[in-house]
Amino acid sequence: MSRRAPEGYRPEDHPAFAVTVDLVALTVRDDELHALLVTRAEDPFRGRLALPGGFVRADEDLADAAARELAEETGVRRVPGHLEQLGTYGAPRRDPRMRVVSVAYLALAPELPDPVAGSDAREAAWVPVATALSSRLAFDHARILADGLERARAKLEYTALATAFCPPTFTVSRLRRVYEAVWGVGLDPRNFHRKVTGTAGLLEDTGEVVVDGPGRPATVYRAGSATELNPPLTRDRLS
Amino acid sequence: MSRRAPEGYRPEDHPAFAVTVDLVALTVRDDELHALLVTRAEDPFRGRLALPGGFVRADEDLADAAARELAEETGVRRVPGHLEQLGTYGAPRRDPRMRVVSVAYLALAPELPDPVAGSDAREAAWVPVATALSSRLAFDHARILADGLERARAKLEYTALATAFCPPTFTVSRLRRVYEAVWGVGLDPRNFHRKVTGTAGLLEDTGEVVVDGPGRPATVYRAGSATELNPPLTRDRLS
DNA sequence: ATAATAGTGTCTTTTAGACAATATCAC
DNA sequence: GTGATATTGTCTAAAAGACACTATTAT
Repeated sequence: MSRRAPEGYRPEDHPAFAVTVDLVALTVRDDELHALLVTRAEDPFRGRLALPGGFVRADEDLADAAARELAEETGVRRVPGHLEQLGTYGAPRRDPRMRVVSVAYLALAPELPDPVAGSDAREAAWVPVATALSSRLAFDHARILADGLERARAKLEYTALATAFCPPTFTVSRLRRVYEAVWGVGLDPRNFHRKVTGTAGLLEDTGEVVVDGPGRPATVYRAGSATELNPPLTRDRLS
Repeated sequence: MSRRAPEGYRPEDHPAFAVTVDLVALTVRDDELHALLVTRAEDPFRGRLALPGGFVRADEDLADAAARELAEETGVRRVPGHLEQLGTYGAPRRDPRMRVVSVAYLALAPELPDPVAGSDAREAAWVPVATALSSRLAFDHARILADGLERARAKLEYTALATAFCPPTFTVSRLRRVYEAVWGVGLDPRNFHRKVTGTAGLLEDTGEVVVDGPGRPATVYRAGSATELNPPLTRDRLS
């Protein structure tokens, strides 16, 4: 095995790769989980839905590239919410034209305005995840999307990440609807309320209340400092 | 912003990167968690400890490259245990010589023989993690190692991965010592026993018992089909 | 016998989940 | 008023953790 030069970095030891970032950007609209997808304008997979993404620039950090793409595709200069690395996909022929390694990022954002076509966010749109999953996405993006969904669903169990789907202030029922949309289940409003208000550091009372339709006015909270949920909020024993 | 060619793949749109895999390979020896480290023979960081790794070949999948490196560095043709992607590290100047994106993998293995110097596994050695963490590792490998350790510790809570540190058959106390070594805590042998034997699918009784020193002979198990631990085995409320 | 490890039983506390009951709004 | 949502309280069952106790070995 002559694979390894003694750290000499001879060109033949490091074939050139293109590196891209792809985004699994999720939001909750109308109590339904949506993913940001673009329609490809060029071959391969012309006309097919795909995850937004693009090449990493020569002097750009990976997370910066992901944040830049997210801003470009949503049309929002600085997207609020949460951004984390999801995984890297580098099968030799995942892109038919060249060797491309894609670093996928998971973004969780509160409801954003629809991307405006014609701006830099060209063909991007928020698509219900049920629709996205049943579309035949380009490349290996179906797998990436599925991995991102599972990551998001799992992390809601043991972290405070659900607040990343909410605006700066929100009610308990808003937060509950996030959980219900992401997990696709119904949760008992009473037990949910007791759980989240009883978790130290998760919610900060703003002192305000808000009325929205019939029913008792709801207390308005902002996200607290807690990042972990301990004990977690489990989804396993559900239906 | 002219960053995006319309999917034309013009060379100027995709700067060339080198792609490597780095390994956080962990094992338990003498009831202590160890990581596999190599001593760098060349600049930069000559003489410094580093994670084992190397370039991904032009036609090689990322996970295959990680498995190949692991086999080469341990001197074991097919390393048993568990291998999963950990994360990708691609800060622009993490390698002073060129733009290198490294896909880190986490490997959990049962106790392996010491790598033999002179073979393809040149300078590799199993180092106690306490030592590894207090060494000044090359590149950003301290961060990668810390991330790998945290991943391993977290996953023992809610998966059956601890069995990846064990030989094909093992006793409950062996499994417990894995947990104790990885988490660096002491666990109550009685509660641990009840927990793991009471988790369906985690352990399969081989019907054998083994005596090892004084004390009642221990039942010998093999890993069962369960991959998740539900409910989990938590480490949070410990000291 | 003594020490050591394996394994079982029991008790207390915490928490999840079911669900009754109350509070406050729109209509 | 009725119906809807918010919030609190109560009960039961599951599980964690503490720890007494039994079983079986080496010495």
